[in-house]
Amino acid sequence: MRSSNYLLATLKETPSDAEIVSHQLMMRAGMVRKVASGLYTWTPTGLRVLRNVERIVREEMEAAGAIETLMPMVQPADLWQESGRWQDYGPELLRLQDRNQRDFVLGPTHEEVISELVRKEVSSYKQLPLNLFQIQTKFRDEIRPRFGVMRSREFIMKDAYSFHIDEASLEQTYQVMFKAYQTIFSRLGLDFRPVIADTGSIGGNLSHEFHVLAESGEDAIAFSDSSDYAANVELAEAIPSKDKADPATATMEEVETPNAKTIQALVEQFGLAIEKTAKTLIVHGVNENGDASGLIALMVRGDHELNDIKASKLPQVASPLTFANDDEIRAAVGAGPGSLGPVGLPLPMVVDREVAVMSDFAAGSNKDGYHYLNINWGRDVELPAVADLRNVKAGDPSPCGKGTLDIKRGIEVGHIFQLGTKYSDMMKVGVLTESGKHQNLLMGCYGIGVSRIVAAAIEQNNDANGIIWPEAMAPFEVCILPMNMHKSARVQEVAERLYEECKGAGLNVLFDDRKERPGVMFADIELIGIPHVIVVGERNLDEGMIELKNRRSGDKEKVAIADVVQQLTATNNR
RNA sequence: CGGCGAUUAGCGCAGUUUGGUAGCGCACUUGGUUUGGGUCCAAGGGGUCGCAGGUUCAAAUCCUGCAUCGCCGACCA
Repeated sequence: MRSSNYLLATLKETPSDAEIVSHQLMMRAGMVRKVASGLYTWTPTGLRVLRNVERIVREEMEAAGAIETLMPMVQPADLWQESGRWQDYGPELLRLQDRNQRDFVLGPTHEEVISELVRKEVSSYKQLPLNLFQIQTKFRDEIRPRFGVMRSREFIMKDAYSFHIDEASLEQTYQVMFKAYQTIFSRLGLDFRPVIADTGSIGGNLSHEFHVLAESGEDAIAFSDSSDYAANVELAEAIPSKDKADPATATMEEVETPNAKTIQALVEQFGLAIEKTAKTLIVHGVNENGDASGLIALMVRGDHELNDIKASKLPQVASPLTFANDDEIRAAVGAGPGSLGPVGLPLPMVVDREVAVMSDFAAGSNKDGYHYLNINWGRDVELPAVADLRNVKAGDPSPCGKGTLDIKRGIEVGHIFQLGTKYSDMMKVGVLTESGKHQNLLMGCYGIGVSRIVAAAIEQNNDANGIIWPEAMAPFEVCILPMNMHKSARVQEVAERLYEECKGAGLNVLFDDRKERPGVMFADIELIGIPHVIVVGERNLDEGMIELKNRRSGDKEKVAIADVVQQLTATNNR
């Protein structure tokens, strides 16, 4: 490609609405342009990168035995009514009507369509297992699209769906997909981790997310420092620091704390260790039928954070988790939120595992302006129900039993899970078994955020000059950068010759033949992040050399003109 | 959906307080200059100031409504 025939579309200035570095660089490098909130055009450079990601994903999916399909983005509502998700999905599902007022959706995912296909086309256990995938545009009407293509409304996803007659077959394909994902993200040159994830309301036994590690990641991941254990902080089990509480050493006393409305204030007033305090949070409760029913108190240690997901999974707690307001608390307890505690609390209570092993701790006394010091379970108040309620934090023991936890941020780029029979039951996806009986199929589902990977890769690979592509993703593997070509017939001749040679060798090459100053060209090419640059200039031509520059290391080496292309193809690892 | 903010040339912004001929930098066009890291000089093109009403002799500027975009939060998986 000659840059004079190409659309570089680079920008000097950073658009004001781009917050994170990948969004800024994708705009500046001319990879995407926003069309509306959460909707982007992929400009030529961006599309080349996107196609590289797709190519690697496709190759590895096929190598793992999956078969490519392509399903429509617009899907009829009746399929969604059949699966129940027409009701369940909420406003993220964009619904629309055709000219005959028939209802349709823009597909946020394709379980319904693939189920419809498989129930029609597959009728015997002999046709199983089957793993079908596509690389398709999805649409989710996100409440708040942000960070460019990282969280956009329209995005490209690889989604695969597998169908099985039994658990063993599902498990086997799941493991094959797990390995394929590791290969894909490794080939893409990403620093990533598989992470134990929520099986959630979907059910199923097992789920893993694949995260690219980056400061800007929207998820927090807990890692063991001594094993492979990694889990989303939302889900990581918090292990108490000891088996049981230490014996009490002091008698409980009530103290006046007129200004201590927060744990921090309480700690300062009495010079307490924050680990010797506990906070009491009041949320809405439910009865056995799941109907709203009164309030319930949750307690975590003063320096710990309540985990919303864990709390809302408790049978006594309303889901989604809803905090009581000041008036509700006052009506139920007779004191405000700053003075709550376990002693004399007229509400049902669940305490975190760590709270259950505390001794001599401080908490509110359920009277405005008073706290108790030196509370001890059993002696001063009965120990209520105990549950895992808090977020893990760095330094906690790892739930795998080995080492302690460290917390890093990650960007979710892949998610695999065993769906079980949720969709096949709803949509009657089944076959005849060996014994001639009808049986609904087990399903697995495997997603990769193709467009998000492009942004995630930039988050991990950039410097002050721009993007530094992993070679497998780079829009061009090599750029020929002639110095003042329009003044030197020699430079032009060599540049043209190398350009033809590169093309002949199958390299994706950009020939920057613009009549620009060298500084402008260097800056643009580094911004775009092309891994290898061949600098052709009068300076080295007398010796028959060019300069080969590496984007990542910045290293420059003189290479004989005759050897350059051979050297580049030898190290090419696309 | 709640809170806050923005909307003036392709991009980044000033001008709005105190109403009076539409500005700056970058980008773009032309000519010259320069030529191994975002040259310099000169000339030029480009804006119904988000939209609709209102106040006024006069509105980018004041008032009302709407739209779009963004940030924080909640929500969702």
